[in-house]
Amino acid sequence: MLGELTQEKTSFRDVKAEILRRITDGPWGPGSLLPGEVELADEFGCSRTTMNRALRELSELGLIDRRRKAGTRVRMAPLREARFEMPIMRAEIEKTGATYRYALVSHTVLEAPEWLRAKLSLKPKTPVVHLICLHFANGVPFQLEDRWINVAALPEALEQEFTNVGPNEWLVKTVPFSEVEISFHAVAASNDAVTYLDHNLGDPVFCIERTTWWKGEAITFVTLSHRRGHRMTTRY
Amino acid sequence: MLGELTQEKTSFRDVKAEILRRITDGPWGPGSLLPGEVELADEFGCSRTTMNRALRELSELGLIDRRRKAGTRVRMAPLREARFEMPIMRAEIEKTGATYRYALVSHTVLEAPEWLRAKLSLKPKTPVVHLICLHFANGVPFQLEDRWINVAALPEALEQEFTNVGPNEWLVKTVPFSEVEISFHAVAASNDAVTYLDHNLGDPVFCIERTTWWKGEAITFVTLSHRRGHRMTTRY
DNA sequence: CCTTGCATTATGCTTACACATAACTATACA
DNA sequence: TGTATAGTTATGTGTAAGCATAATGCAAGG
Repeated sequence: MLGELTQEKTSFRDVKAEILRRITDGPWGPGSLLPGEVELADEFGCSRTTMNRALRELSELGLIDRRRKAGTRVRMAPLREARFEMPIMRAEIEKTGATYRYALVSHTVLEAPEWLRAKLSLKPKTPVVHLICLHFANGVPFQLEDRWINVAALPEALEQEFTNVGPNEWLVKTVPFSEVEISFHAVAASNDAVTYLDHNLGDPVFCIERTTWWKGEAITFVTLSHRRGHRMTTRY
Repeated sequence: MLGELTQEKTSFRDVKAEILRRITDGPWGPGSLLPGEVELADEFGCSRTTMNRALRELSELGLIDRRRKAGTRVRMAPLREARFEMPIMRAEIEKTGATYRYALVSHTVLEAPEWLRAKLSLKPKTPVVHLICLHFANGVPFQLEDRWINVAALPEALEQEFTNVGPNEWLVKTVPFSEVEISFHAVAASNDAVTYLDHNLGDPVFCIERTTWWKGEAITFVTLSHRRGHRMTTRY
């Protein structure tokens, strides 16, 4: 008697999974038109709301295309996107079981050079903090961080030492909700990379550049250079 | 905000936007505990369902953290992820207004070399198709594609010419729902890169490697090398 | 002091229903 | 023949209600 009460309802997860199955190796190949929500809900023995959620999430995944009146179609070329969590170095390194160490290499305050002014739309003579830091994994230098912070937008940066806490962690705490442009590319090892990352001059280095704005104002620009052979990987 | 005379109902979008505002420049800083769904729904004049959807989507965005009983908290370090649409070269290039051209450089069928067998878990003597192709933007070589296709898993590949249609487009049509591992790194220009991409030997080259499985079986492995100075960029 | 377990509570999910809106279709009218 | 318009239909989004489930804290019992 009581056992009957724990009767499971059809969850949107189950529905989603089954529809996904029918799309990937079942009868609903690319381009095909799915039955309407009502019909499907009926077939699966769930409410339209539940079916709607399942389909909505599949649509967010980029597998199906939904249009009013037109109905729900399986995408011809499911546009799946790769996602990368923007790593905080400490977390990234400690996740692998390695021990993390941070070191500040240099710390200067100066007027923004021209290229930086152009990049961040800074006024002439804007003071900036320039930092060079190293991130170690198990004692081996792993990432070289070359960072510029716009003091006009973030005067607190002047009071920071950055000797124990890296600028990244400090910035994430201080300006948590920023807008970001990120770009990946390969460059020849600079002098700094040679000195600190055990490269030879001209070696290919995997670089990440990140510019950060807050309320329309540029906060910081950083170049992250990686140790030889570094890869950035994800699955989906 | 609420004073709309037209009987509009409060949409989950509005709710979401306002909550986001309160998080980013309002009173709900990182770490703070939000009121419960019921209370919020009451304040915003919407149903709990609507509030739930708004909060759920913010949680999917990585801005808040929700736990039963514990309540809803603003994340200390909002873990936002960068997203890259995995480009189909033709679309990517034509999007910029440039004209796209594809060329097949070489096409061979052979037994999988040892390193490939290891990478894709292939049996000894598995035949593979090896292709080298070029993608041009406005007549300039833009991307060099070095692709291996597992014939055991995809015998149709043997019948394809790949002279007009690139392997990527063909594969997307043929095996649309695959599992993918993708990785970015920098390497020194290989002979092929020198020959086809106008590099000098040893130049840093931005590389994408992609391995694709379908139903647990490796389908294809591809290395994409890019022209000098290429960047992969996204905003979020 | 430490466990065990119950009550509480906030989120998670489902149902049933209703109306909104976009887009396709058919029909009417100039 | 071409265009305007109304009807139809599938998805989009909202409300109210209820049970499910996880996490927390308090209390009883050893």
